[in-house]
Amino acid sequence: MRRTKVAELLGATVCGAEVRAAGWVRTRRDSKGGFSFLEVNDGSCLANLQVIAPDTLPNYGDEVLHLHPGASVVVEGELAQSVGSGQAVELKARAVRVLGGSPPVEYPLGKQKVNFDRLRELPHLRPRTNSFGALARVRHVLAQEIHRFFDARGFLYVHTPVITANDCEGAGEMFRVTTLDPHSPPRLPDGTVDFGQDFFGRRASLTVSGQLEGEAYACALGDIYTFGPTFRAENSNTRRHLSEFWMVEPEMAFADLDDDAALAEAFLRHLFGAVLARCGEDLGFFDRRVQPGVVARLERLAAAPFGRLTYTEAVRLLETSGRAFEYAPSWGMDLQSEHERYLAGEVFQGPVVVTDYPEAIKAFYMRRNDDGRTVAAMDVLLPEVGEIIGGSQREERLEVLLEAMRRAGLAPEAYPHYLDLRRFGSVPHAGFGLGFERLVQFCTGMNNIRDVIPYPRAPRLC
RNA sequence: UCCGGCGUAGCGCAGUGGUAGCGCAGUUGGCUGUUAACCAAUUGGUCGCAGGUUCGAAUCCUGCCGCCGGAGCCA
Repeated sequence: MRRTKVAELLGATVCGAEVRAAGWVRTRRDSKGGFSFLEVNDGSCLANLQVIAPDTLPNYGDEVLHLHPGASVVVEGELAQSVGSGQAVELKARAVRVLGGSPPVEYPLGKQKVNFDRLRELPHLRPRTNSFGALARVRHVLAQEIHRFFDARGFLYVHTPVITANDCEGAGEMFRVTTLDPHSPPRLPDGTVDFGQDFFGRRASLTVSGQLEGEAYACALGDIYTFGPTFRAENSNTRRHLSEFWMVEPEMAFADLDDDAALAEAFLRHLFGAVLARCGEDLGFFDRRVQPGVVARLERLAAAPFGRLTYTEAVRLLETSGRAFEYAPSWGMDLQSEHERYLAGEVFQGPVVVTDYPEAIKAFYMRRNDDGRTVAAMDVLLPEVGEIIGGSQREERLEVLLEAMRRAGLAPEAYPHYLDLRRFGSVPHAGFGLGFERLVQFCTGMNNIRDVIPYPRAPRLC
């Protein structure tokens, strides 16, 4: 007999069928009425399957009565309407086969609640909890919907490299990739390490962004996106940062900042709507146990247009808010976390797109505006989570780009490919980067980003 | 990296200078179509690590390690 997943069994409308289920025991309750209740979960959905194990089973005394949380079982029997309240159907077992026992005391996940801090020390076992099962399913759906959204709009999925020789992009500290012996690397006459003898014949690192490669493909194929792991070696110790995270980076040719912002909004609203439609049971769990109100918030944001204002307007709004900020807002300074929280959390109470930042506080590749002091950049700010998207229209004018690189102190020779895109058939183009884990955080209400990725990588955590 | 808080039983916590405690889990027994099950008994400790003050330190002091929250950097 083939096994049927619990999600399918619980959705069954006809009872009486002979079925096989398999999963991990969450709890066991014994009745003196001649049977035990087993709560079995197989990860296919949040809910457990209630199994009725009668004492007439040949292994009842020896095995069933000694089943503890974490044990794995295969159960065969009749799917029946439940006598008790609390579940529609239950499985009346004719056979319970114990695949793997789970010694109590030694198994860290008992019946009692275990908090997220503790669970973080058990990355191999935490997917067996309600929270992390739900997280894995929501994360999966969001990833699938990202591909669906772009595919439906004719964007090509491009695989940009994880290992790159693009250095000093200014996006952050990079992890070095090397096969040199750290104790005695080859050295140049001046004593510095000779990376010419390294595996790639030059310095190489893990990517901090697929944007540069993405631009090249957009400037040939039109609309593309990347979705892959990204690495930052910054010593960031916050609930919003990881050393290894997943980033979505669409790039559009023949597009300006307005197109970029419109794409970002359509993208996020599609994802909010999709996760609501497909993850109702799991979102309900987050709403009850993690962050009350998270579902209502998603429903509101899936329906309403985003706020939209320029950096200059944002600063004026902050200055005249009458609010006492720890850091007084002023034109030319980057927006502080408290400013972003005020804009997204209080003024707009939802996502806000802030555009046209001062040139001095943004990256060299962002397109210079006609006012001569701002660039066509945008950030999408969410309540609670803060910046979830950073993007821009790219500078497509060769001379203007070279000038920006000089001002940023970057050597144009280090970016021959990037400059070639402006030299040969240059076109206006724009794109953005979305932090996937921050999206999952926002959709689930999870407080710490380390809890929305299966195996978090952060300083002192690997 | 900076600021603040925390580190005591498997888990969650109390204990602020004088015999190391409670709840949950576990074990045993009782009860029950149960579902955060319930009732009774019971097992379980290098008080993060190192040093110092003191007759005496979980408690006070110093250093280190780890974790959490906030800030910075960003997605």
